[in-house]
This record gives sequence, structure tokens and C-alpha cells, in this order.
Amino acid sequence: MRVVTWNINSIRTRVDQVLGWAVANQADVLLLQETKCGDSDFPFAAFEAAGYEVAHHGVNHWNGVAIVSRVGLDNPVGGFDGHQREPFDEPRLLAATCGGVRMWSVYVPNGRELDDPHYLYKLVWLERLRSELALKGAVGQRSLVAGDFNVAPTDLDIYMPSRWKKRTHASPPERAAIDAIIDLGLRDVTREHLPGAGVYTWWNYRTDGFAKDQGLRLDLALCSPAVADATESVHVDRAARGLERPSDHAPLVLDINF
DNA sequence: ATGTCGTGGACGCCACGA
Repeated sequence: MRVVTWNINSIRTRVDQVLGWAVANQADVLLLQETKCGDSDFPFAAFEAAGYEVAHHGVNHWNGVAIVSRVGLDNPVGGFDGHQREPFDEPRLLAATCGGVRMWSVYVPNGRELDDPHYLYKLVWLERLRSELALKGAVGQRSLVAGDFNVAPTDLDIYMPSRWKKRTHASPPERAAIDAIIDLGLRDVTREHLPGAGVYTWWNYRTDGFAKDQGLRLDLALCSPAVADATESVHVDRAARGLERPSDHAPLVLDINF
């Protein structure tokens, strides 16, 4: 089973590119972030015509997450459970069961600047994600929590760590929040399979970062032991970042075989 | 500090978020 997580920065702008990529690369499941549309504007028909089922959790032109699957799509749940939903009710989390694995498509708040209230929101959101995964018993079942975490877990995940010392995405509290999620018992399978430097998933549009390979590893796939043990390979498809009018993120691809 | 994208409002550019 091939599972892909990809921040696609607007599904309406890139539906042909994303779907074309999925078909060409034989993706069984796509966990998408930043669809940037409400449910009524998602191009369901195009995916369904290609044999995929779709669950989407979106409200307006901000955020938005989706799960696309051709190996079943059961029990979709958007957002945090119950009382944990408010006031953090932006569409940034969607769960569904595909191919026997409980999957979460995750879009963590950006944080903006270290002194911005949005940064605190990011930290609280990450703690709520940890709490949600604990509540749902993610570690003890076949689980895959993947998406745009907007955090580079270590300095190995940054092209030039010194440049990010005073910026979001690399600060100690953000990394501690990621570590707390991993410490539930999940495993960062990208790191396990690709232990070296230079494994990036995002390159800045503004600085022409892709041409200079100045990237960050912001997109993570955190797996329960049952799924991590079955993960045969992990790769980033950098070619997708080089397409015409690309997203600023590349797809992260997992091949899982139970 | 800057850059480039995407979106929506009331445009033919500006605001905002990334």
C-alpha cells in the first residue's frame, strides 16, 4: 500500500497536477493539507472518476485537509474530539480508516513569529493533537499520523540551522511538542529510512529555495509500531516540486506492506 | 528586510496568510 502526505497549497489550483501525480505514481492513499476550500468547492468528481473515495474537512479558503483513498475510506472524523474542539475549530485535522490503518491528515498552525499569539496557538494545538492521539489509542493500533507539522524536528532537517535560530519551525518548544507526540510511542519513519541530512519536503517560493536546495523537513509521517514495522521504504518525490506551478511542498511517499 | 505564491473582496489592486 502506497500512502502519500502532501501539502498541495490549494486543490482547486492543482487538481489536475495532484490527481495526475496520484495516478502516475499509483498512490493508494493521499493525505492532503491546505486544500484551501470549503467542502462544497472540493473537486470530488475528478477523484471519484479516477477510482478514489474522498473525505474533506474544509470551511473557507484557509487550511482544509482531505483523505483520498482507493483502498477503502471508513469512519471519517474531522477535527478534535468532543470538548477539545473549541475554540480550536479550524479545519486542520481529519481522520479515516483506509486499508486497515487509522490515518490522520494533519495541518499544524504555522506560528508566524515567535512573539505572535499564533505561535502559542501552535503549541497548544500540538498538545491537543497529542492528547487526541492518546485518547484514540493510536499507538496500540495500526496508525499513521502524517501531514505538514510546520516544525523541523532537528537541525539535520534544515539547510542552514543558524538562519532559523530566531524563527518559528525550529524553536525548542515546538520541537518539544513534536517529541511529546513521538513519545506516545510513534515513530518518525522518514528519519528511520533516510537518516542523513538534506531530506527536505518544503522549499520557500520567495527565495527560490528549491533551485538552491534550501529546504526544510516539515512534513512528517509518524507511525505506530505496527505500521512502522511494515514500512518498507520512504522517499520524497522532489520531482513534483519542480513541476510547473508547484506547491511549495513535495509529496512524502511511504510504501507499507503488512 | 526582502522575495513568491494563493485566495477573496470589489477588483483591475489590495489585504492577508504561508
